[in-house]
Amino acid sequence: MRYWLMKSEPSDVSIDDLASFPNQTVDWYGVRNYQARNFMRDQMQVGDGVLFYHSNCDEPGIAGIAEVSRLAYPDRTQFIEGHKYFDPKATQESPRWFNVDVKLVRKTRLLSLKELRDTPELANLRILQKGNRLSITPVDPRDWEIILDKLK
DNA sequence: GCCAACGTTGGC
DNA sequence: GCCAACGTTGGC
Repeated sequence: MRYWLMKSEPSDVSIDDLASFPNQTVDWYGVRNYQARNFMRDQMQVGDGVLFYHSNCDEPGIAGIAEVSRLAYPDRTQFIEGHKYFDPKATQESPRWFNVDVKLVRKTRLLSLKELRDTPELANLRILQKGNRLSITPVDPRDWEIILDKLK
């Protein structure tokens, strides 16, 4: 059982979008970074905890809690010609990109990036490190507890 | 294998 | 829209 922080642009998929989807579940398509892919493909297990983070928006921050609900499988968008996430080097026999499914546990208040930065105990959180751009990062169990406590 | 050029991320 | 801090690409 691990914990993760996963960034989503709310203009693409917001926490409210997730809540409205069938089974309140989304396939985490579109990751095109190898480190982030490897986290999904090699490490994520069903039941892992996910902090659903809104990025690249007016109010960046954690918007809800979710969980991994399906092990990694090939990202469907890599095969769709003309799609934003089409990858000509990917084939059905040898897919390059993978995604898990993520299911909503509950929407929370917005725990803003500012508030995260203002919490000294969370100083090691990957997302707060300078230059961090990874869209999927592991979260230390202690940090997970601190954050969930703030979201009670 | 090096590394310059280029593209992307994402807070501000 | 800016731009720092990356990651990727491709010529050599």
